[in-house]
Amino acid sequence: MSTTSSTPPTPSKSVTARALSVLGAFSAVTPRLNLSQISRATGLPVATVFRLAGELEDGGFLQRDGSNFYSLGIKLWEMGLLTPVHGRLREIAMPFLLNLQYRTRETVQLAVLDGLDAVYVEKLTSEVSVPIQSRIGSRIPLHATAVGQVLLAYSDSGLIDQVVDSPLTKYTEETITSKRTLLRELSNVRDRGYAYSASEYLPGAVAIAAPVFVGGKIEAACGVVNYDNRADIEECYSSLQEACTGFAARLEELKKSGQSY
Amino acid sequence: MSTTSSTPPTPSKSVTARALSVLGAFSAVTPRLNLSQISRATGLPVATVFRLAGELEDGGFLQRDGSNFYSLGIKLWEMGLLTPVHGRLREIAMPFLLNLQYRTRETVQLAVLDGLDAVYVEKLTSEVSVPIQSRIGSRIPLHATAVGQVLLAYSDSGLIDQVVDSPLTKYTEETITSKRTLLRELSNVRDRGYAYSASEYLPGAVAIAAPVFVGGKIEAACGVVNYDNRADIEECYSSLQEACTGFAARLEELKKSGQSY
DNA sequence: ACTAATTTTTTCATTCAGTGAAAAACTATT
DNA sequence: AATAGTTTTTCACTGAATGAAAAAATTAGT
Repeated sequence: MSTTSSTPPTPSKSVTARALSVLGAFSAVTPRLNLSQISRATGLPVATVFRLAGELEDGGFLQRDGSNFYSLGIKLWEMGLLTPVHGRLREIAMPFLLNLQYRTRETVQLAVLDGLDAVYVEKLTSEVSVPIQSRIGSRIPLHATAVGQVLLAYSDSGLIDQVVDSPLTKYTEETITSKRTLLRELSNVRDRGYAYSASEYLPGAVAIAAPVFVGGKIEAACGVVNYDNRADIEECYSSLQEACTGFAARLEELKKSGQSY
Repeated sequence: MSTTSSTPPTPSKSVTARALSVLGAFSAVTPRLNLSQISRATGLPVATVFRLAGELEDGGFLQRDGSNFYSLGIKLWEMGLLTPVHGRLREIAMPFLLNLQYRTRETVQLAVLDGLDAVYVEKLTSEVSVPIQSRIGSRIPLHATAVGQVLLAYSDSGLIDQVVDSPLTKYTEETITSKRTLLRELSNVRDRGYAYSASEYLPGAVAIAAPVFVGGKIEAACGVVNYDNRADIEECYSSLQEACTGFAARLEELKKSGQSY
């Protein structure tokens, strides 16, 4: 069907985009792939993948083991450590998060906005129980979690429109899936200054989250979660609030002084 | 001068290689760069960098802040966490490293080979003093550190040749810089089964390191370091040895069972 | 041991996407 | 207002990426 007619099946991605999509074929559940698997996953012809994967390997972004399987390369990990979200955000946030964890005895989390979802940057748990879901580095929906709603609520209207108009995946009975309801909820969040979410993503998880502003713009969201449906999680608010403002102040400070990136 | 004559200044790197070199412009000391800085750093014309950086940004591998400065993107960090070196090696090694740290009360480290140098994968310190140098994720020379020498000693001769024939940077008075001496030292390492290095990289640092074999091939090196020039570091050997074999056995085990990547 | 099936690698004519010089549009800085 | 350092757009050119197809290598099945 390729040469016959009308719209090209692939909107002709750039070489760079293709190379990145090769990397994108790897995930937590598929950390090891061979050429044809990558080809299938990306939709690129295997000869093309062969070349691209070779170049990514040369750059250290992929590595190939004895049996012709590729996995993500060390260079990738190395550069990941240089990312602001790791070296700056996480590092600076840590003492505030630890203190928050200590005071509330709940699971605390730090998330940032990236693209159309939130990403967990750090997560501190006291109990070792729940962790299956939502590992550090994993992405979570903006419309169905407390941190997500906070991040969204204070984003520019362009992004908000984009999200509310996209299909809102229903994770639980409580998940907000209607545009109207979500917009109203976001407005509530802005009114109260924090988000409250009960079982909207994981049944039984109750959470509140608050924004971290630096230079008037939201930079991250801090949250407190309890997995036993404890309705009194809102009592943690003052501690949460304190952590957020403390953290924000520290970021602001560092931004002013040495630009500290 | 471009069109005039002879050899092309850049040996015409592929698009992918150029894109990666844009990423490579970022480092711990230059985590924020604008277009022209990237252009300078990579030798690519700014119009080209403009396009490449744009595509990398679209892919989440770069992010641009308000003042047109780029830094490494969240996607990069996210994918770094999926790397075997993080999810597999580091995770599995941790209990053994902790135990080793507990028993020796010294700084313990885990490193792997990548390209022509060693990379610190993990590092546990009791004292908070020394850390300036050698952060996790940083690269260290193969010829001048205990972990490096171990990794090198058990590598295939091809790599050994390549390293001993390359210029051996002299970091301290004790650094081995002659090919003959280095080859002899590597042979010593293989004879003893571990490497001993005193002040070859950092003055005052004394270290021993041992290999972690899986499937007959060296996969990593574990080391114990003391920064006060304590000559009796070799007393840690039995603990180190134990950690390495324990760790290796666990890796071997996981390799056999579910392929566990 | 042989065949079949799958995967990796090479080759190569085609063409299309990347290129980069140059100009234009911004943004400070003095 | 003028200058210097940026980012962004444009565009004609061409060389580099492409991917079908064949060859080589590897694996699986009988």
